[in-house]
Amino acid sequence: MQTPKPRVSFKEQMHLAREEAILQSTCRLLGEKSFDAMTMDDVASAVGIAKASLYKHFASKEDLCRAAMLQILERGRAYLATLSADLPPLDKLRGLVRWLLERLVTNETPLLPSCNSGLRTVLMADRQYLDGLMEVSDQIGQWITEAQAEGTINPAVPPLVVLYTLFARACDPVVGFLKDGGQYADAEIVELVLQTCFEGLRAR
Amino acid sequence: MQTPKPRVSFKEQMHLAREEAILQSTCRLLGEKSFDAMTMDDVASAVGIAKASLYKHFASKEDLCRAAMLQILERGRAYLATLSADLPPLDKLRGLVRWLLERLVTNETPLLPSCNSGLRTVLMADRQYLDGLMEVSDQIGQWITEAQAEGTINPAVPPLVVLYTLFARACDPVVGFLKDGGQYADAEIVELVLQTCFEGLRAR
DNA sequence: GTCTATATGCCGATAGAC
DNA sequence: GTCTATCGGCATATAGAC
Repeated sequence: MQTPKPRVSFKEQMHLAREEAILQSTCRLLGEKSFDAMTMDDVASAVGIAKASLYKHFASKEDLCRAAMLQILERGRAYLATLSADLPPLDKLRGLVRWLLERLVTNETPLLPSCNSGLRTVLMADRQYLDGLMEVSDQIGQWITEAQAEGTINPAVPPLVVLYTLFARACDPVVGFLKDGGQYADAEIVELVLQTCFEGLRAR
Repeated sequence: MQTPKPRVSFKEQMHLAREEAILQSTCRLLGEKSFDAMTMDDVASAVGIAKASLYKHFASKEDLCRAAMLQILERGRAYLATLSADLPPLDKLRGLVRWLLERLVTNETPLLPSCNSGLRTVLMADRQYLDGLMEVSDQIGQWITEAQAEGTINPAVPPLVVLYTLFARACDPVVGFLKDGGQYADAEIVELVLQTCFEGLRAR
């Protein structure tokens, strides 16, 4: 007998595609405005569906944004996995920061929301998000330790401070300032911020 | 004949003291949450007066926050003026960043609101704020140029990028991360961030 | 599942007594 | 100028037809 699977699968695929579109719009909007300022109407009209339909996919605004942030986190993990193992640890860290900055410069949701956003409270109460963030942090922390052992990252800076400093590039306002200035292309902005992050402002 | 001045002055002094208290509470609250998330009820209850009374002092929420930001800006200018003229330009820049970080670590309103805050739109439309910010920027820009001529600041980094990088410390999330960690005292946090800002992460 | 229409609650701002 | 009480609007979330 014929299996009904294809038909169901098609419906599910449509469902997932719709959800994917919703998440993508949410990511873009969260990059443009804060969690508090973004409304469900914004998302609905961006996707092109009625607001009520959103609630068939996500139970609440917090739920939607949590899902969006989890997706970003997953992409971050996937990116880290692509960094080849024999790359020097310093280059892996540079790659991470470049990825963060490229998200930021294209107005996609940053990996971390700005600190005093209402979204931060939500995420810090979400076990799945925290677990994922912890795993990523462990991976990066290992690279930091290796880089410090090699002497490529300053060993005088505590590893935790290095980690936070890297993560903070995910919502670095310098990117927005430079973008508004219109003087630099996106790629240049990324390189400039990357440079000041690792090399500092003081002459060497 | 007796002048009525003292009595009037006393009332005015009370009025100003009240306004000062309102502005101070606003500054603290704006440091803790975003402009969008802060409510006039928050401010009122923090000051200990009724919400309606706020509107006798400030015409709107935007007005109140604009006044708060102008006050901060003025304090920043006053601080810059205290930096003795014969200090090396690099030390003046360090002093500026230290001042910004000290504000941040004590949860006072940062000099600059985080980029995607609704407050940013308000401020960027305010001539007085923009003029003040411009004047401060010119002063700092001069120091940057001097420091680059001396060779203490990396001349390869465009002055504008240096300026933005310094300003961005006003809302650096690393401070909040480290504060939440509870592992470092406020003064240590300031020094750590100051160090990574000027010296970078890479070993020298 | 998608829509229109609506319930519910919060927040900025105001009215009006004192 | 301070208060209590309230308006008006907007945003989250839901009801109910299709």
